[in-house]
Parts: sequence; structure tokens; C-alpha cells
Amino acid sequence: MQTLLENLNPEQLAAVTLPPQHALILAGAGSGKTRVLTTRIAWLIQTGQVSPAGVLAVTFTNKAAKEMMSRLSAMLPINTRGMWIGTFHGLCNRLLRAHYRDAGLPQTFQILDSADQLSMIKRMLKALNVDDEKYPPRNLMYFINNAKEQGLRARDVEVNDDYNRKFVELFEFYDNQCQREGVVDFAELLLRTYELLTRNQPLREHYQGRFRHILVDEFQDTNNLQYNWLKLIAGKGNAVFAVGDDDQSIYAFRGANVGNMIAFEREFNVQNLIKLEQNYRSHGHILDSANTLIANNSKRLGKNLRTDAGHGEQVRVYEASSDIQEAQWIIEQVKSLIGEGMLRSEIAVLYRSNAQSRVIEHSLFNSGIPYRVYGGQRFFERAEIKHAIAYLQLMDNPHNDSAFLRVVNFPTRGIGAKSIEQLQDAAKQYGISLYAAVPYVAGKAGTSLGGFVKLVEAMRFETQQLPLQELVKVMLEMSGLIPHYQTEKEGADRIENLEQLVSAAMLFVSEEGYGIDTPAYLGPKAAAASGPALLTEDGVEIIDADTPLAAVMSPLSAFLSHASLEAGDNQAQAGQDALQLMTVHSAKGLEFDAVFITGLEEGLFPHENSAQEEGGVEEERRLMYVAITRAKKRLYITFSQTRMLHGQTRYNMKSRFFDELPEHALKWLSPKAQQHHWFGLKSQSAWDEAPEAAANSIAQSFSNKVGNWRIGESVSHAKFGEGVIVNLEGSGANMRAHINFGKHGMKLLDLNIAKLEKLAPRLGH
DNA sequence: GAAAACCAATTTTTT
DNA sequence: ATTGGTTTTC
Repeated sequence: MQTLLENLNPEQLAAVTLPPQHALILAGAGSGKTRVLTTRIAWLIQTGQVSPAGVLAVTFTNKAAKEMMSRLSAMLPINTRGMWIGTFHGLCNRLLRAHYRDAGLPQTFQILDSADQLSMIKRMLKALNVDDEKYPPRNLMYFINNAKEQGLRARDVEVNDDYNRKFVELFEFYDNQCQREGVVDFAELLLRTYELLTRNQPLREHYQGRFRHILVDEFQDTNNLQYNWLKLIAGKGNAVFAVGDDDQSIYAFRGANVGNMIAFEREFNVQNLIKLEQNYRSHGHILDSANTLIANNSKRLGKNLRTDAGHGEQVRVYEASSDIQEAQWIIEQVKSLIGEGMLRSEIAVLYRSNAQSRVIEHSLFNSGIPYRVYGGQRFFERAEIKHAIAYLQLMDNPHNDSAFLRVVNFPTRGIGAKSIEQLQDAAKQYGISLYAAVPYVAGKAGTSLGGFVKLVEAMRFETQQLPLQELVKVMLEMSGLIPHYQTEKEGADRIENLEQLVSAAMLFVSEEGYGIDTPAYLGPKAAAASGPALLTEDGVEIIDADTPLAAVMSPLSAFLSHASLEAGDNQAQAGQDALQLMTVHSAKGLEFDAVFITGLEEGLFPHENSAQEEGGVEEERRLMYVAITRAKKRLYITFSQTRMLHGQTRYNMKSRFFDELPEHALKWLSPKAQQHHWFGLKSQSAWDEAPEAAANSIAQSFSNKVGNWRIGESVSHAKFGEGVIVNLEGSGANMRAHINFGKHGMKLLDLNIAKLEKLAPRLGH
């Protein structure tokens, strides 16, 4: 107990030991948010205010949930496995498995990931002969997800016009199709649970009576449905402890609503609002930069980070002549940091969009510095794994049409487009799944399709008594996946991945507390007989927090959920000490000794698309705030005069965010060679290491000069402010320039009339 | 049924 | 420039 609360600062201590009432904790970056959350849970349990079963902790990512679990098990002498700590989706899945009948779902319902959902929508549009130019599948998907996130079904959506009406119609059809197939998308997991608890009073009251303390991480990222879901579970008497940071809300584009923080304060009549403003991560200059920048946002809840760490070093700002040179400069700096003894894994290079990583990766590859790029394709998203999963899905629930179509002819078994068409017609006619429609297809197509059905049934039969990992092994052989990749030239890697799937299954079984020999199909009932029994209250089946997963899901169903809900690591070279490359978004929640924020240019960061969106620039600013606050000791911000994007050279102005940073905290650097002496000075230029790039730049600079002016040059105009010359035309008395003035847009100016000043790159003091 | 040719799109991302 | 998806061709 004493040790639990030791070393907490006064605000943290106050938050951890709040009375059992609603509370909103405004936790700034690096203020010990996760620590407060986990210590709060441990304290509640240790002081006997709540039993482990009475705690519900919700996070957004599996990573965060795992982190919380492991910290908790270090603090408490209890088994945390049974505790209800997880993502919104994970917890809903668990609830729906336990109450599948009440929720109107088949026991083996399966979860569609976004890719599955999109392909399902495409398939539906095709089947209904809908013009997918007029009704793009992606838009329909957004429409459906958006409606569900507002808690709306098709019948609840307001219809304004014919176009909208069609969307609603398709939404309804989509939901029916999902129901036929026994599949649910991500939003459906939440909405179904919400509806289940709304409709079913005994069930609702049971859970409300049980979860006395509800803790929510990253509250600023909740969408409306999640907010209402929390409200419902909280009921009247329970305490919601919400932790969040409005300044770090960067997911509005996927439905997150920062307004939920204010709504929470008001609707829950929150009496306990605590701000955690003491930062334990960054040095002073870095923190000053973050604070000054974010002060430019309106509609903040108000918060200012402070540190005891001292000013530390200034933020280094560097102007590069090109994206290639930017990358090379970064690598030089990284080398020198490593030379000073910094770990590579403590250095991060951040960028606004993934496309920017290419150039950096290229230079890194040549320099031989080990690096790891986050955000690539993940394990369960690989094609061969998707195929294997589809077979497993069919074995568990053959009515999953997506799975059916994915593998019905893979490996090829003579079932072509014609056969599939006939089958889809039959399925449509009878309103059943493709699998169920096979007997209605006559002729040759029917025979080959029948063969496929027999295969699936044979696989089920052969694996009835086998544990999960054995089942996967048998499936890989019988389906023909392994034999198929064995004959392929480049199949070795894929086979290796498929073998990893077997290991993943084994690991899953042991981690989730299933017996290593438990048959994979063993249903919840049967499994429960060997574990704690299901409780019954008011005729409602109730699962208990200490009940292992086995009581609600068979190993196979659970594994398939896991594959959908947790796409797995992007498994780069783990374990190695490597430089970290990632988008600013994926850096959220992480920290590094040194951070490079790259591409600070108008159009890139803030991104050009953000200009039109309501509140877009403010979200970009929060994104920059997140980026800055990742750094502990060193922060570098870079931008470039020229950049290749979509195969075209672009000339961007430096980002407006530079004007929003405190001058005293910055140190402006410049390339070794002056950009103005592009020609002839090769030996001492900054491009020594890239003769090719230098040659290109020089060639370009010759053809792109008019009079005294050069494309890419920075200029200043009395009315429009700073800009960059993007294009030059004419000569002598007819010289004109296209100039990108950022906020003021693109202008065409006559160079003999407009009074332009040349802007020299800024140098350090 | 698979390879080649063509064409559009291209911020951020977790579940 | 690159990639993913679709259509055409062998």
C-alpha cells in the first residue's frame, strides 16, 4: 500500500485516491497517465473498495491493454488474466460470445476486419447490379460505419434525397447479408452490445451491478457510440474514471469526438477534475515549444506542461535543399548521436505521411544503420495467412461468404467465374449463404463446388478431436495451401509464414489459458463443464470475470477473433537495436531520447487536405504537439525546399508551425554549403555523398533559372508574405513567376512589377 | 487460368 | 513514382 503510492506527485496521488465518483483526469503528455490509471485500479482493489471482478478498464489498443495488465500483475498478488481489461471491441466480443443468443447471433459468429468489410460491400454492390461509380464502395462503407457509430440502424437514418435513400437501402441490405453469413464488422460489435444491454434489462442490471469502477484510457479518442456505451454500462451508481488529453486528440478523421470530454464533464456532473501537468519526459526547451505551439488552438480545456528537468538543449531546425539531402543530414546527425553513445532504438524519425519514409529508408539502407519501419503490413494481413484464416473460418462457420470466395478456388480447383456466378444466383434466389446454396447448382459447376464442400467437411471431420495447433497443421495440408506454395518459386517465405501461424496458434492456446490438448471445436458449454460453471441469475446466463475465455469461446472461435481484433505485430527485425521510423500518428504514446520531425512544410504538415476540413488545421497542430512531446532530450525539426511527391517535384513553403514556436527555444541550422552557390562547388557541397542527386539538382537549377530568379527560391512579398517560387516563365521584360504563398495560395506575378525580396536561409545565432 | 497491359488514386489508423 | 485494381490478351 505504502509502496503503491510512493513517489506519486500530489496531483497523481489525488487522482489515484479519489473517492468512488466520476472523475476526469486531464493528463498531459509524459505526465504519468498510465501509471495513474494502473495505480488507481491497484489501490481500489488493495483497499478493498472493489473486487477485481468489479473493475472494467477500457483501452483503444491491445498494446495499451497488455501494458496495463502487465503493470497491474506486477503491483498486485492476483491473477489478472480474468480481469476485464481490454479494448472496446475485445470486451464487446466477449460479451457477445457469452450472450450470443440474446444478441441474435450464431455461436460461431465471426468478425470482419476492414478489408473483409470492404470486399463484402463490393460483392454486394455487384450482386445488386449497383453502379459502383455512382456509389463507391468506400463511401458506402464510411456511411455504414458512420451511422453505426452514431448508434443508428438503416431504419433510423434520416433520408433527404434519392442518393441518400439508396445508401440507406444498401446499408439495410448489408446488415441482412451479415446476419445471413453470421459475421459482424467492428462497429457492429459495439452497436450490438449496446443494443443488447439496452433491450435486455436483467442483463444490463447485472453488468451495471457488477462494474462498480469503470476506467477509460485515451478518453479523447472515444467516438459517440463508445461514449454512449460507457454511459449505459455506468448506469446510475458506478464511478467512471476517464483519463485523456484533448491536446492529443488526433483521430477525429475516424470518428473520435473530443467533445466527449466536455460532454462527460457536464452529463456526468463531474466534481473531480484533476490536471496532470508535471511532465517527466522532456527538457524545458522542448516543452516550451510544445506549449507555445498548442496555445494557438482554440477550444482547449486548458493545460500547460511544466518540467523540473531544466532547459536542456535548443530545438534544432534545419532547412534542406531537397528531400534527399534532408535524409542525408538526418543520417549524419543520427550517426553523431550514436557516436555519443545513444541507442539507435532511442532515436526516432517521424513523418506526417508514409510516402515520406521511402527517401529516408533509401539513405539509411545505404548508410548501413539498422532501422525498423512501423506501419507496414501486419502478420494476419498477409495474403497467405488470410487464405489460411479463411479455411479456418469455413471450418468454424461455413456461411461466411467472404471466406468462401477467398479460397473456393485457391489453390485452383477448376471453379471459375462462371460457376461462382451460378452459385451466387442460387444463393440470392433462396436468400442463403454460398455454402448452403451449393446443392442448388446443377451440372459440372455443381460437381466441382460439391467437391469443395466435401473438402471442408472432411477437414472438419479429420480435426474434430484435435487441439488448435494440430487442427491448423492438418488444414494447411488438406486445403492444399502448403503443397501449392511448395511448387511456387517464391513460396518458401509464405510457407514459413504459414508455419508461424501454427506457432501462433500454439502460443495463443497457452496464453489464453486453454488446455494444450483442448479440442479446438470444444464449445463453451463443454469447456465450462471442466472449469467454473456458468452462473444463472434471473434466468440469464452470466459469465464471471474469473471464468476463463474457454467458458465463452471455443479455442477456434477465440483464435479467429484474435486474428481479426489483433492483426499482430508488423514483425520487423525485433530485438535488434534499430533506429525507429514511423508516422507521427503511430508515435503517439511512445517516447525517445532524440526525435526528428521531418517534412515541416505547408501542404505536408499541416497536410493540404486538412485546410478544407472543419478544425483540420487545429488537428494538424495537435499532431505536431504529439510529435514534439515524444522527445526527451533532443529534438530536430527539418524541412526541405524541394520534394518529390507523386512523381513530381514540389516546392513548398516552410510550415506555418515554425511561426508558432518560441524563438528562444530554437536553433536554426543550415547546410554546410550555401544553397546559393549551387554550381561548381561540388567538393565542399553538402551533396558530396550523392553525386547523382547533386548532378540532378545542378542540371535542374540551370534549366530552371530566369534572370536573377531560381525555382525553389524563397521570397517575400509585401502583401502575401513569404512564398516559394514554383515555376518561372518568359524572360527579360516578360518574366513571370508562379509563387506558392502557402496560406494565400498560388499567385502568378510579373517579376518586373512585383516587389519581391529574396529570403536568405536563416542561420544559427 | 495466368500474364500483360492499362488506369486511377495517392493523410493519418485501430479495432 | 508506385501501387492496387481491372481489363485485355495469350
